Amino acid sequence: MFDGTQNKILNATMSLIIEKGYTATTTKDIAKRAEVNECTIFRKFKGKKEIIIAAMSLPEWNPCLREEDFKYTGDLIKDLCSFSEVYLRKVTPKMVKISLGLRSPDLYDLTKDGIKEIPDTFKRVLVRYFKKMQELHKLQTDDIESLAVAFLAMNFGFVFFKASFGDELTELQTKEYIDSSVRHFVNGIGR
Amino acid sequence: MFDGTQNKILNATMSLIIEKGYTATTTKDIAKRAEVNECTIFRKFKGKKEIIIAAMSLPEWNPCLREEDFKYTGDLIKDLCSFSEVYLRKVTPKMVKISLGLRSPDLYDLTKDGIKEIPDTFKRVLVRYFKKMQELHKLQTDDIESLAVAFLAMNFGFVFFKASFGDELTELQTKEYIDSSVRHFVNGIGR
DNA sequence: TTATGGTGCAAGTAACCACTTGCAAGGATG
DNA sequence: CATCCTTGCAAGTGGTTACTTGCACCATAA
Repeated sequence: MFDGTQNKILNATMSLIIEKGYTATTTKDIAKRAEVNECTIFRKFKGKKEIIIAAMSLPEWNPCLREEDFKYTGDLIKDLCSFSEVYLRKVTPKMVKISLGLRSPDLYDLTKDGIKEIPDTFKRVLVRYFKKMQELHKLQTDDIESLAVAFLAMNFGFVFFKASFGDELTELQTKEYIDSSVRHFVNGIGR
Repeated sequence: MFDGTQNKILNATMSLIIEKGYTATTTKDIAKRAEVNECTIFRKFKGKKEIIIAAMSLPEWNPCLREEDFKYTGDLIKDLCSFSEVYLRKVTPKMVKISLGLRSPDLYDLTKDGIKEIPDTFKRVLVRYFKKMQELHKLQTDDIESLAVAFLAMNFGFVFFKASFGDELTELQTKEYIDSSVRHFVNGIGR
């Protein structure tokens, strides 16, 4: 799909966007990091924006969540842990940084739908799952919308914090966080 | 502190940063929106960066959470609802958009500490509160770090989604979300 | 060998950036 | 009235941006 030179350019571009954002990343920066002459960039891609479009077509830079990836058994804790694992395996701090770095007026139309689709998909999965669990009388609430949004926020918030502050806000690692947040989510915290 | 012209410039700058981010906001944009000549900006402020510094000194553009703002009674649900209300009254979608728009390499040193202090403060409040509740045997868990991070993420995630997608991801409004997310957080969802 | 395609290099484009300057108009203050 | 002070206006600064072009080099393949 892309040759060696193109891949060097793609990788250089995305790693710079993670660090500085799209607008602040110049084609000179990209050329330097890709160890390529600047004019080569424009021989390989129509323009700066085209590099982003090309990169977004690769799964490496575009975490596409699919509903089929989320499987469940009927055990609330087990299922929600598994959901979180799938979500957090795709929505990594790196991906969050990219989606933040891509926030630019002239990329908005290009990226908006793709970015929104990720929480949309996860929420859809959660709503469907909670409805099913409710039918099986495994839930003590009928406010499924809130449940889904809260669980989604709990997961996204964690990865956002990791992306923004590394381990400075909390040293909890993904696996421990999933286990305990899901356990608390299901069992509650009060006695 | 600032005269009329300076305030017009400050408001124009921050509203543009909400929309386009710092790097993509030009002084020409600012002048136009502030209905001021571009050179007036540089008569009133040393440079573009100084405008941000000035704005950040105003509470209107810089949500400073204080630990004293968080009061509690000992009733888990009531207290956590009140915590969320305080947090979400300061950390609005507008504020989130600003902190995202301020992510720029040449502003990093300037903004990083201020931005990180908000989740830091809220987490500190939560940890202290949960420890107290644990001493009173009102918690069924001793994993306070996870609890605090999860509750923080649940709140931040919500306002981030509102900032990014408006009502498109969920039509839940802040008040309803607080009530039900806190209730579920305390009581759990499984039966 | 010859031809071809990819690349580096140097130079240059027009547009845009933050920022500056000199001057004149106007409003408030003495 | 005389004096500031603020602002608009027009023009311009040097630097940077995305993007271009012409030429030489070189490895590969016919």
